[in-house]
Amino acid sequence: MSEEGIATAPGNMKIATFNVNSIRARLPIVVDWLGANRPDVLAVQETKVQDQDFPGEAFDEIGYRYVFRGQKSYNGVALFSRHPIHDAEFGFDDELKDEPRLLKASVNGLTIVNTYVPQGFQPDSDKYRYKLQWFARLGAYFRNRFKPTDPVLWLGDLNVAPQAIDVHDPVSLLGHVCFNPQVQEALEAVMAWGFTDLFRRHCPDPGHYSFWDYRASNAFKQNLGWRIDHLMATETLAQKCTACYIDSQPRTAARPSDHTPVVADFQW
Amino acid sequence: MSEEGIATAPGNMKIATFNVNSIRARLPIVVDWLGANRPDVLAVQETKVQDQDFPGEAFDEIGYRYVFRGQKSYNGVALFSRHPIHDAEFGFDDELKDEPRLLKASVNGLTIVNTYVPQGFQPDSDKYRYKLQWFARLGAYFRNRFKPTDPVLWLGDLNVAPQAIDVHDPVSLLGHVCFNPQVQEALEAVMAWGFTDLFRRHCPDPGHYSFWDYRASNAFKQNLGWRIDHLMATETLAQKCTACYIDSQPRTAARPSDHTPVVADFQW
DNA sequence: GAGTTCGGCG
DNA sequence: CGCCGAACTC
Repeated sequence: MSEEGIATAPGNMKIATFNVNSIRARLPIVVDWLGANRPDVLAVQETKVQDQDFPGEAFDEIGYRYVFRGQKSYNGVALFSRHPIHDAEFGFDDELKDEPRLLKASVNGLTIVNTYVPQGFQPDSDKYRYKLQWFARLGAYFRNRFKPTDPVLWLGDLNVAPQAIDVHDPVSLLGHVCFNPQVQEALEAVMAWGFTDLFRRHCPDPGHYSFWDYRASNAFKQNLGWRIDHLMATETLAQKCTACYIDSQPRTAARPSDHTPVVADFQW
Repeated sequence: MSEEGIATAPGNMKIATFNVNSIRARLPIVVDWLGANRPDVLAVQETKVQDQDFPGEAFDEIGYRYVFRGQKSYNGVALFSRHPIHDAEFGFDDELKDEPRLLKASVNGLTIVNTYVPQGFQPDSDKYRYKLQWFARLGAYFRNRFKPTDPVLWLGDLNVAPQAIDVHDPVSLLGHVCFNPQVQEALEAVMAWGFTDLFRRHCPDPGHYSFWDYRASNAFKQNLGWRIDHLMATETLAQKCTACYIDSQPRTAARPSDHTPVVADFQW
């Protein structure tokens, strides 16, 4: 089998993001999803596992390579690819010692930046200030390392719903750490460097979400969701995107994550 | 379908004991095993569930009646039957308030006493003294309530390997709370009232076990086991026993109990 | 090694 | 609601 494999013809790339809420608890769901969809690249957040316990063999067996960085209990990012992964780096290059939330790598000449943006707890908290600062650092990261004309794909759980149509109840949720003008501006400031929201470019409609809280039971059934998982592409890359969609099937499985994959197809 | 059902002809009874190590964790294994073997009666130990959380519906659906008594985390006994269950009682009738370890009931005119005998922790411990006392109380229980000529079946996890042939390494295990002369004599003292070990009556050979410790990995594969789950019958009943065997199949399943069922067939 | 409970978290 | 980790039992 060629590296490009079956599902994706040579010249095409299918790339997805999925907050799995524990790679170990979600192993069958992730493995099944990779087997059924054969994306070229899957970016994963909230692996919640130390590097020595990462369940790599399950992915070896189905023909995926991977890089990852994690810790006990919280955070953790990984990248799975059917193609060789080059130049993997983790975290910001500034002086702060950080949680494992950023993974950068190149696949097929495309730069992929997988982030798990801090959720922020509540508006008046250190965690929220850390979230805003994290966006600022990420803006500097892109400015310092890349040009807006480079093919860069920033994707992951960004923990921001960009607009009113991205939450199920924009009135009552206004002010939430993932849905308020300040955090939306923090996201936009990073976007302004040169990113477009691939899902929104392909679908103008409300009611499409990537996350439904476990705590509100029946949230998924009633579609009480949030669109906080995103694929953001530089313009040259965005023009090669032929489709972007949310696959809610994994959210219907037994013992699902509270998130579901967002997928984009590219002519590449 | 008649109460006697398919697998067992009228006049025959198949009765089994199985320490499930959590009835909830083992639900698919127990339901599948009942469906495949259709015993008339199954006695279960270590249900590890409070009565209000007992998963009865799964057994309603496959045509089994049941009685049970449990607690959070530890212990707990249950009896499943394809026939009506009569006169169910729990625990000793003495004054001590006890853990849920004894369940007595009648099925088809046969008295069944299902016990989960205390394991005993280590020889010089209160738990071990409690175990020895528990056997003494059980002896009194049989003497006070039944005659040796009654058809009584005492079964369950008795936490004693009666002889050297009942453990995989009688030399190194000698002195264990489940394998030492004192605890064997405590068992024999109860047996002396009128019980025979049905498995041993039907099979004189070593190497047949009902329990393999999870902690020694590959214990099951290497058959490093213990025969501590038993069916003990009064003589009139023992004479009606046509077969007694250990079914190790459930121990080979995914996420197995550390024990496996012991089964006896009767002309009844 | 594999069940359990419980508290912390989102 | 469902993850994790820690402590407990067998």
